[in-house]
Amino acid sequence: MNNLTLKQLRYFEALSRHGHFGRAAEASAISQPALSQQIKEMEESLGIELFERQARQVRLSTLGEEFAVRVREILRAVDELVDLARASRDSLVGRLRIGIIPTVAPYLLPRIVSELARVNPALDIRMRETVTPKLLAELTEGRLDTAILALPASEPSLQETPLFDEHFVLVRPLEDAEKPVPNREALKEMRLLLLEEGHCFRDQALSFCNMGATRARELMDGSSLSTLVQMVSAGIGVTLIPEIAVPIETRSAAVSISRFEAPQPSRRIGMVWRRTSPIARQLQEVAKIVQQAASRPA
Amino acid sequence: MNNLTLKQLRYFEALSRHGHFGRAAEASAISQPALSQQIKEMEESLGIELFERQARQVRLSTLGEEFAVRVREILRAVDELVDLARASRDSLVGRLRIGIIPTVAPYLLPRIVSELARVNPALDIRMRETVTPKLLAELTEGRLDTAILALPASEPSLQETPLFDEHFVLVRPLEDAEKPVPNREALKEMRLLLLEEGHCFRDQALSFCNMGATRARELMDGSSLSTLVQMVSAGIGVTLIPEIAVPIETRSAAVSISRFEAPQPSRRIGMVWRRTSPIARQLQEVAKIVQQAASRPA
DNA sequence: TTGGATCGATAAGGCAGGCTTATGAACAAT
DNA sequence: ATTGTTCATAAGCCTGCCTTATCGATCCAA
Repeated sequence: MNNLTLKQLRYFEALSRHGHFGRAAEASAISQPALSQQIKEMEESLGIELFERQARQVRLSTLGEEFAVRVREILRAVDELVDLARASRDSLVGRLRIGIIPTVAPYLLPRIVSELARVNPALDIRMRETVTPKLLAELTEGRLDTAILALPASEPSLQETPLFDEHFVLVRPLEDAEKPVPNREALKEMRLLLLEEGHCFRDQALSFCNMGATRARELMDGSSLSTLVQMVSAGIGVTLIPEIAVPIETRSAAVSISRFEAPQPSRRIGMVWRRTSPIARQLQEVAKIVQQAASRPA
Repeated sequence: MNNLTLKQLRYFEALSRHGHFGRAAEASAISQPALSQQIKEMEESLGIELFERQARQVRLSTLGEEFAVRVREILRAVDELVDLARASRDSLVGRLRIGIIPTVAPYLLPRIVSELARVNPALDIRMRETVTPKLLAELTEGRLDTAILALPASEPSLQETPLFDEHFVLVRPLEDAEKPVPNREALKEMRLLLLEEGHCFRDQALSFCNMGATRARELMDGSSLSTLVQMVSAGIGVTLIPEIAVPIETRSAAVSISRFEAPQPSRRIGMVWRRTSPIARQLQEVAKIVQQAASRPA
């Protein structure tokens, strides 16, 4: 009446290998009657005879041999399952889906990927670059494991861990290099180039300048920091970029980089994940690795 | 502490499919707490989190997804095992290893094989032709499922079922056709050609003639009935062959066939198998089929 | 904000299934 | 015939699984 159990399959396998109830029971760390009982139970529930009991010999029946092959295969698969679990408990394995905002991605992403791959070669890293609202949505929907963005995310269901703080710097045409660095008020009078709507960095920059969303319409929008910097070098206006972008973005553009007077504008970049994530502990480790990757020179 | 159970894998699969403890429990025909408990037990014994419990949602973790794939595969294999058992209970399937003595094989074997294949196309029939002692040894050792030989086998561990009785007929050179049929005594004076040692038919023939093993040495030995008949047709002597061999053996040899006076010599051909054989019932069916095949004209 | 509904976790108790030891039965070997 | 081996059976105990009842958290609607 009872269904098959893994226990029965294990006992069956032991008996098929030993051909002897006593020894198979010993190998299975149970008493001989317990094994007899389970084998009998198994045969009855299947309605077939798996073994031929003879005077001095217990032998697999023809059907039993066919069974043995399949049972061994099943037990192997089950053991693999347990192995997989044990391996996963300790280190992060499998797929890791990381989301990252565009104003950080080009500068941090290569370092993250190479560092994670170095620490854990078995890891299947998948990156997704998009704006914060989409990252948060995909995170809560379970389509991402973690995201790197500007804190705070202000989502109670998400765990936040800061990675680093970074200042914003002013990007001006090269001929303005010697001009004094404008303060917030002076900045309002300049032609400020910003990222298109949706990017958190746009909002952060606007907030620094005390400019509202309405005023922003009059500004030029760019879809990436690279574009903005190129526009600056073409003399179209000025822009703000995060520190981390400086080395790469100034490489191919003739622009002047200036720091603001204190208090410098800045933002905090961090990593977030669902509090319910089963790999929360491993993600904490990942955060540490990302932090190191970010602090190292590009 | 407890190991994985198939039950847990089934519950896991149900929960992964429904994403809802209540419905998964219902589908598994148990109460919701029972399912909760087993899932919890499974996660704890594996030391990993398979599901993410959120407010209104139960979702597989990344690792859980990997598990789900493997678990489904395992459950499929287990179900196949049960299906295999059910299929085997009713009809004979798989491999059937039949042994048969050489003095019957050439005449009966083709009919047996074709009839068995007709009745049960899925059957993998393997024939082995050798002398009785070897057949009995292989049978008791489990290398054969059944054997067709002259009864009685006189092995208490074997089940015997008679197939048919057959007379022995005298084979003489064509020129002796008109001569009277010799009785046992007269046969002793003739040059009797017999099969080599080991064949039961040799012993049966000798026993009919009341000749001992010592006397037999002086006779010519042949390794097959065909050889014996050919030797008879060459005028070397006379021989006995079973009825069943007559149609085939006289087809290409110029010999005379004569029946003895009553009591005619005869033997009983039957089928034997281990009493402990798990396919005893099916073998009884096979015996019936073989019987029909034997009674039908060649 | 609050009451109700939903849903999973927890608690407590009962039953059964599986394990143990002890013993029986069949058979082989001496 | 007797003894040893080996598997089956019996009896009893205990663990583990399932049940119902209930809690706690969250979401939703009023």
